[in-house]
Amino acid sequence: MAKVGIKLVAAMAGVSPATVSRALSGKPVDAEMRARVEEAVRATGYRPNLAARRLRSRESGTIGLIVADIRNPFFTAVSRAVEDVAFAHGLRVILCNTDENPEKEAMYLRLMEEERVTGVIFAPTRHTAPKVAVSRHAFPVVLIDRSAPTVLHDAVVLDNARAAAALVEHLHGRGYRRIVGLFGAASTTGVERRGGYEAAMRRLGLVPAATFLDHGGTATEQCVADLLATPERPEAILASNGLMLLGVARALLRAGIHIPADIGLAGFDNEPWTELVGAGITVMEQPVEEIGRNAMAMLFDRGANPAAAARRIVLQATCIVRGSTPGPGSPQP
Amino acid sequence: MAKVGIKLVAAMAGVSPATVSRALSGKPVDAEMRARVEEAVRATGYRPNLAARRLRSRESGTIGLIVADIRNPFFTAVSRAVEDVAFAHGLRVILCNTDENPEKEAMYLRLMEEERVTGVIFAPTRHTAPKVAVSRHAFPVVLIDRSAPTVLHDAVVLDNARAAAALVEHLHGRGYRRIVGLFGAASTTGVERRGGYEAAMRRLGLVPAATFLDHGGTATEQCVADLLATPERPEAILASNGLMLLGVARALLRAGIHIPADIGLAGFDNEPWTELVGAGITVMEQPVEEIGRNAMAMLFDRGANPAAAARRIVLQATCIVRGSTPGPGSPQP
DNA sequence: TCCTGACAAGAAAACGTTTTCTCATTTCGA
DNA sequence: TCGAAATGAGAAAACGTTTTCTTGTCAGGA
Repeated sequence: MAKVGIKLVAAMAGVSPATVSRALSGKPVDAEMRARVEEAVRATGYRPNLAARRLRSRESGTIGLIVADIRNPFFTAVSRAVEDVAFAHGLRVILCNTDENPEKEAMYLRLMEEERVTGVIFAPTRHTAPKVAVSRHAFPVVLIDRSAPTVLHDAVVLDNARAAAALVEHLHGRGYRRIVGLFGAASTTGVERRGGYEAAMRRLGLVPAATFLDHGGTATEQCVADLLATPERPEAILASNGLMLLGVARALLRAGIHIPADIGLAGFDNEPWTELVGAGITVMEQPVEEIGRNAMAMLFDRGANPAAAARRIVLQATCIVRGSTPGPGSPQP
Repeated sequence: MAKVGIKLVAAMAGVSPATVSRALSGKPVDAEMRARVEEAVRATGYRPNLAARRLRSRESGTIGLIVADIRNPFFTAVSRAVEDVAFAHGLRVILCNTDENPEKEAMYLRLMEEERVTGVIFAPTRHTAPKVAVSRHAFPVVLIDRSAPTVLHDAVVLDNARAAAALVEHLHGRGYRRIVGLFGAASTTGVERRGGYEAAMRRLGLVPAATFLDHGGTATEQCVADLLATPERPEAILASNGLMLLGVARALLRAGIHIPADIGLAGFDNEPWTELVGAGITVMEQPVEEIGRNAMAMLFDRGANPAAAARRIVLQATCIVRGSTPGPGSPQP
C-alpha cells in the first residue's frame, strides 16, 4: 500500500496536488473537481501532514500555555478557558508546567520558539518576571496572573492590591485586629497582594504581619503551626491563593483549631470546596474564565496588529463573604 | 538580516549543513567542528525549526492527551504526571478536552493523526469506548480510566467494581443499610462501579438503588434534592467520582442536611478538600500519578515493541475512612 | 473580431531540516 | 607496505505540503 499523501489523492482524483490543496483549504475550485477530491480523500483516508503544512505555510496553528502547575485550580480553570477558545479557532494548545522553576521556564520558551508558535500565554515566576518584561520573542506573549510592568507584552492581571485590601477591610469591619497575611513568594501576585494588605492594615491603624511562603511542599502548614505557637495568636489569617488557603485550613484542622470559633480565615480563589468547609470560607473570587478568554483575545489582537502599544487588562476580584469571618468572639451558630 | 537557518549556521561555522545537524543531535563530529558550530549557534541565536525536523525525520516528538475535562481533579492530576514524564523524555503534550462529546473526541483523534503524534493517552466516553476498542490508529493508544475490554489497545484502569464494593462493605460494616449510589453516565468507569456496588449490595442482602447522572450541570444537586424528598430518605450516599461527591456535599449543605448526623457520605477521589469538610469525607483514593506514569510507560513500551499483545494494568484503590461514615445514629462528637 | 482581464488549474519551486549517498582519509591486520 | 574496513564530512535527495509562476480558457468591451 503506497503512502497516502496529497499526490496519491491528486492522482486518484485526476487533478494536480495543488488543486487538492486548494480544495481542502476552501479556495475557489470547480465544484466537480472538489467533489472528486473529497471522494478521493474519503477513499484513501488521507490525513494532511501538519508538519509539512506548517513548514511550507509558515504558521503553526499552535499556542503555548506556560503556567506554574496545572494542579493549581486557578491555572486549571484558566487553561480550560484557553483551550476552549483555541479549539474554536482551530488552534492546538501545548501545555507546560514550570513548577516556578526559571530553568524550566527558559527551556519551555525556547521550545516555543522552535515550535514557531502563533503565541504564548505565560504566567512567569516572580524571579523571571523582570527579565520577561524586556524579552523579545518571535511570537506575541500575553502575560497572565503575574506581570512586572512592561511595555513589551500584553497582560491580563488582577487588581491584586485592591483585592487584598478589600479582604483586610472586610476582616477589619468584622472586628478582627491581629490579621496575619500569608503570601506566595514565587509570584509577583504574592508581592502585590502583600502590598495591598500592608497598605490597608496601616490605613486602618493595624500592624501588618506578612509572611512570604515558598511554593509547594509543606511550607504553609509549618508556618501556620508556628503562628499558632506565638503568645499572641492571630485573630484571623489571610491566605493569598487557593493552594495556601487549603494548606492553612488543613493545618488548623491538624492543630484542633476551629474555624471560625478560634480563628477567622479568608483567602483567594473561590474554589468549590470553600463553600463546604465549616460554614464556608470567605474568599476573593477571581474571574478565571474571563482571564483566559481575555488572554486569547489579546493574542489574536496582537497577531492582527503587531505594532500596537501593549495593553494591560486589570480585572477586579469579587468578595464572597461566608461563615469563616463572623468576627472574633461571635456567638456560635 | 538574513533568515537564520541551519545553512546560515553552517556557513558561519565553515561546515556543511549536515555537519551542523549532526553536531546538534549529538552524533559523532570532530570536536573542533562541534565547537565552531556551537559558537555559530550562539552567535546567530539559531533555533531549529521543529516543523522541518519532524517532516524530514518522520517523528513528531509529541503526544496527545485526550480527556473529558481538565477541571476534573482526577484528570488534572493524571495530566500533570503525564506531562512530567513527557518532559523528561523531551516530548511535547497537546491537551484536549472533549466534554464527553463524541464529536470532539473524533475530531481530536483525527487531529492527532494529522499531527503524526508519537502516541495518545485517551479517556474515552462510554459511548465511544466500544468503537475505540476496535479502532486502529497510526499511533499507539493507551486508554486510561475508562476502557471497554479490548485486545487492540493498552489500558491502565482502576479495579472499579472492587473499589465500589469496598466502599459498600465499609458502609455496611458501619451499619448503613439504605445506601444510594450515584454514578456517572458518560463513562465505563461509572458503569463498572455501579456493577460493583450492586453486586456488593446484593451479596450483603441489601437492595441496590443506583442512579446514573449526566456529566456537568446541576444533575447531581437535583438528584440529591429528589432523594431527600423520598419518604425513606437514604442513610448514606455513595458518589462515584470527585465532581459528584462535591455536588452531593453542596446539595446536602443547601438542604440543611448535616453530615454525618443526618446522612452518611462516601465517594471516590481523595481530593485535598475531602479531608476538610465536616469531620472529613470517606473516600476511595485512586493512584493518580501512578496511572499517568504507567500510561506513559506503556506508550514507550508499545513504541519499542509494536507487535506485542495489548496489556491491561489494573490498579487498586485505597479506602480512606474519615468522619463522614461513622454509622447511622452515631453519637455526635 | 480581436484584445484584455479575470479566473482556474497545472508545473515547479520552496519551506528547513535529516538522511542517504559518496568520497576521502585514517586505522588496523596481514 | 598494502588492502580492507571504519570513520567522518560534504553534496544532494527527500520529507509532504503550500505558494508562486505559468499557461490556458472564457467573458466582455471596443
